[in-house]
Amino acid sequence: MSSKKAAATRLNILQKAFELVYKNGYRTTSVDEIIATTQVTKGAFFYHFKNKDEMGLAMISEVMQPGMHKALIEALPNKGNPLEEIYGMMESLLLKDPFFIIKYGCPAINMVEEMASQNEDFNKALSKLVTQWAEAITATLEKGKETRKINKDINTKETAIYIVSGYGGIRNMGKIYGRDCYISYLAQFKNYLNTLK
Amino acid sequence: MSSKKAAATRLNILQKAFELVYKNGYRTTSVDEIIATTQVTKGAFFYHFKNKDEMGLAMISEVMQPGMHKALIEALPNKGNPLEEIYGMMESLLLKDPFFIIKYGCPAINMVEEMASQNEDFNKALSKLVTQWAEAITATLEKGKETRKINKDINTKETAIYIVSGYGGIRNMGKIYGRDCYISYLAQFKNYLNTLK
DNA sequence: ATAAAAACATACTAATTAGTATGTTTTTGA
DNA sequence: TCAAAAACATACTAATTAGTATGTTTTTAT
Repeated sequence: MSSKKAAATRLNILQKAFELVYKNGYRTTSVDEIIATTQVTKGAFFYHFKNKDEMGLAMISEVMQPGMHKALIEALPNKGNPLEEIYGMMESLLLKDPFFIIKYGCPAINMVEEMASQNEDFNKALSKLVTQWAEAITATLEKGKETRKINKDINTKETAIYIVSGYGGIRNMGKIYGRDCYISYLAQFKNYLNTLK
Repeated sequence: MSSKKAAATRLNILQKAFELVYKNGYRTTSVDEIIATTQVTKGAFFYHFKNKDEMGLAMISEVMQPGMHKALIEALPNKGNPLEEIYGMMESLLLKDPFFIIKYGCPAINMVEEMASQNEDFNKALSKLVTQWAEAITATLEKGKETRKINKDINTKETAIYIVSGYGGIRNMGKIYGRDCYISYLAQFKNYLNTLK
């Protein structure tokens, strides 16, 4: 069993690592950098994680996964109009969330981009993350079918992936074009959602 | 003036670097690795490029830019139906181009993802690259307006960015879900294109 | 043909990397 | 309270990094 303080140290490492990785990328964020900003020593780091990748995987499951889960529950309560909920989720992610910095994109998408092709374990962990999101959207779309707000012929799974994929794409464009392209995207996205009616 | 052999050496470095960067990322591809696979010595490398970033920028403008230009001219001749041309371009990029390896995504998109936020010079060079593609699509859409194949009310610039962004997004998803999600995406993409009529 | 410049080769350096060896301190359960 | 385990600290290592210093060879223009 681990002490409260030890758990705090571990979480501190994971959270600071998450911020650094968000801004600089996973592979170019060094363990030395992480321990420097956390004020934790190397001994503590490698006591909690047997190597850097184990920390990275813990970061995904213990910081990113819960963070996304929380955002999903808030954005998609499946109460009102499903298309409005989905649009609202997108708008909130792109324009309202104070954590995101446009030029750095989305931490999860960045991580997929960088690590999915490089490491099977990361691929799995990230796949889980993305799938969780896609499934939440699928559920919202299915609910929409029941309430007749969404066309019965729509392939909800395919549509959900298309939406997540679109999000990833515009996050990437934002790195080049900035906030303006988010606005344009949202306009186009609204049009797209209307084709699902 | 540079000799033919010297120009070949330089291009050889750029092309091999491009392949390595495609598979491993820019920052995690070392100069040592590049010169090892090119059979070029360090002296030659740093004779042609004063540092790694200068090589990276040359790679973008001298390998990636021309490569994309060639693909664009072939895919969008602006002769037949603009929507069919755009769909064909997407399909060919995702499913037919023998250079692309699904798990590694798209070299240009990867580069944007990794470098646009890290280095102003890279951001500019990549922005140019992406803008060039978007402009080609815009032109095709505009042509489509003239021939009445595309709705006059469509914002062609916004639509072009939306398409490029969608491409980037699905390239990222492909790293997780593989070829299947390309197929799904193309189906959805076709639907989307039809809304532009 | 030859001097000058261009092109390339070899051997180095200082900084950074992930990870380890070996400690000391702190917490925990009996 | 006290031994054992957990948690952390310090000092190291071997490999890798971008880049340089100093050469030699090749090409070019006259």
